[in-house]
Amino acid sequence: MDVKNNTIDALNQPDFFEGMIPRKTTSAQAEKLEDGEVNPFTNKPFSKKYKTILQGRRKLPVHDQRENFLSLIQSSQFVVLVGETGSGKTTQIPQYLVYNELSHLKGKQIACTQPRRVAAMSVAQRVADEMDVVLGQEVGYNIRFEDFTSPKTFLKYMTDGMLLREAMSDHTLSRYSAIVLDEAHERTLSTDILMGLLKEICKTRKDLQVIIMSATLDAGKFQKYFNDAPLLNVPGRTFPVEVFYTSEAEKDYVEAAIRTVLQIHSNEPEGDILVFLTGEEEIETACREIKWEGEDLMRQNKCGPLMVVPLYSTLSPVAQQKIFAAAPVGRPGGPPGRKIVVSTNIAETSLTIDGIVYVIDPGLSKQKVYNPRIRIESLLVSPISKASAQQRAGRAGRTRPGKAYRLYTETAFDEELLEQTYPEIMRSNLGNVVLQLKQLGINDLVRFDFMDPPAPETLMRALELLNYLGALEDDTSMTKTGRLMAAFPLDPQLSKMLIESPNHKCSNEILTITALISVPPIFVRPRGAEKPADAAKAKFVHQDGDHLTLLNAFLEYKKNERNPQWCRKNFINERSMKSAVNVRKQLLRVMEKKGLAITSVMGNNRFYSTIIRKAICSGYFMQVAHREPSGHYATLKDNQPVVLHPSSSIKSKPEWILYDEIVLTSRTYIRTCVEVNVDWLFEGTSDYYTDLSSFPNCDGKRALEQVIKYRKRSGDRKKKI
DNA sequence: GAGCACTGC
Repeated sequence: MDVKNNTIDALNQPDFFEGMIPRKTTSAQAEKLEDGEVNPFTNKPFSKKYKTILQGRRKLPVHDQRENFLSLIQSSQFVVLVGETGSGKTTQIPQYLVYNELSHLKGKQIACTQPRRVAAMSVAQRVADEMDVVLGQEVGYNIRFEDFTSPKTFLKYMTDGMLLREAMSDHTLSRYSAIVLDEAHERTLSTDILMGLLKEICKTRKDLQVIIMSATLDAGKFQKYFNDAPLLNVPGRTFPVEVFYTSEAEKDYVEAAIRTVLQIHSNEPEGDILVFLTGEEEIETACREIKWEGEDLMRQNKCGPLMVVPLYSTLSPVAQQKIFAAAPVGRPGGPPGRKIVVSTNIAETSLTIDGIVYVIDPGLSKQKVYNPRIRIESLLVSPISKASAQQRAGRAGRTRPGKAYRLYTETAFDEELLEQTYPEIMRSNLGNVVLQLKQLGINDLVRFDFMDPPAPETLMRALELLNYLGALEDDTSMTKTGRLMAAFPLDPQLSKMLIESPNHKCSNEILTITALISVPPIFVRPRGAEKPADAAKAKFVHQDGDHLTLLNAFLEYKKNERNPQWCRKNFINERSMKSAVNVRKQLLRVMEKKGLAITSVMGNNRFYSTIIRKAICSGYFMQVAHREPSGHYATLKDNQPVVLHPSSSIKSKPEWILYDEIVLTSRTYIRTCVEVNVDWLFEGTSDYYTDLSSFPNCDGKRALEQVIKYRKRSGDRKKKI
């Protein structure tokens, strides 16, 4: 019955798009449909809410540019669009494309990428409302762990990483008729690769429309890169922000920031304050101090009440919500109450707080740096760029005119700050990126058209790593192993370990360990509760190392998953654990799809620890430190002195330690470690240790040479027998 | 004897 009705409906459905030729439409045609009574995409009457929203959309700055936009895309495959905050570009441009492409009539889609998941989800919801459709139907989103689309979907918001993953199995992105790269100025790894890829794809796919959207004024670079693409500039809708500089450089920026907060609080009219600092510890200290000093001022009746809220990503969602609370109210006629948010960079892009009128910017942030010489990624407090400073200041002008206090001199701003932060691709270890590019069919990486090419040495390091892992041949072509590794959303060492684990009959355990390593730390150690936290962790400790400790904690968690108190009592980060469960599920699906066997050793083999650690070696054999005669450790590959991280479960001082990562903080630590037997390093599929000539001279190398000699002798003896 | 800026698949 229903089917029949639907058929009749379909037959009776008026051809709303009659007379509209894809890519030759006008804004008048589109607006006529938008102003109609019936939704042309669902054939249902438009709701009242739709009409209200439509009025608002027509007032957005980007609306005035609709016809301009259409004429640009109709004459150029690439278009660069610069739109400041409040222009409406993210919600409107994809809809303008919908009416111009008419992709839904030919079974194609329009994609709009975002660097962050929450943005993809929330914008998709907003646009579904604007188009008067149910989210997940005509308009949907696709992020990791969640594909909220249907066969009807023709407009899709997604993370840039998700589109990149799709490109790995569909090299021409054939299901899309148009792709919008939003927030391109953020220059994430994925955006940069996508830009290079789209430039390449468009050489053969002349039917693919590409829009690059950016918030900065640095559009020239994007235009030039995309074959001198035309530019559309859309003004934003923000309030002016007055910028102040210090007359001299500040020695102690935290102290200066606190002082500025208190000055604003006692002298300036109502309005909340946002302070940018670099990390958790700094933020917590500053919050305590501001609270203490502020209460003192209040007792002297000089100021109104203040509420101080820290903000950083590792904070629980509940704690993060506090930034949206209303400022405390001052006494009638008295000085105003004020909210003060002390935040990391997270408030620069990811989170927007309304009501901020004052911004304090010391001009610093923690930034990732990669040193290809010692092959270490680390975080370093570094000066921000001019673009970042501008973005930070802009946070003061979202609801009314604001003020930004830069805790550095104007000369420093002009002469010392870079225009833009170096793109991530120039600051990262590229192991994963290179594997992805190879999987995307890019064979010649050196000649790949990066917008900003990474350092050749970084590329060399990545190729070398992938070659040792057996992912690339000596001529850098991809191996079967490499293709298998690329199927997993993991770093190369992890994916190698995972795909080798069935050979060790412990893939079930390695799956868990892999998931736990790829999420934020599950063990928490709150300030002031270090002792009970350590005691709780001690119950999970496996003396052979941290990977096994992680595994123990996971297994206990699974037993107690339904007990809501368990995580808190055991100082386990529930968010991380849940995330690990999710990641594990996803990895398991890929394993099954690729026909990799799932087998367990725990519970039926008393040598499980040895077996699991051997499996870990199959991916991490290059990350081993040796105990030198002095008692200190040094890495084998670089003879880099390192210290076992104090959080490690390893309490003895074994001769050989395999580590997951090196962290450069107060010292050079190796973190997440297991004790290994040197013989296991020779038992894998790699020949990394057969030729030691390129190894730095150190005690570890001499020890290895001894082992090789011994193994050779005993091997010869075995042959004779 | 300890610090994880922030994202993403």
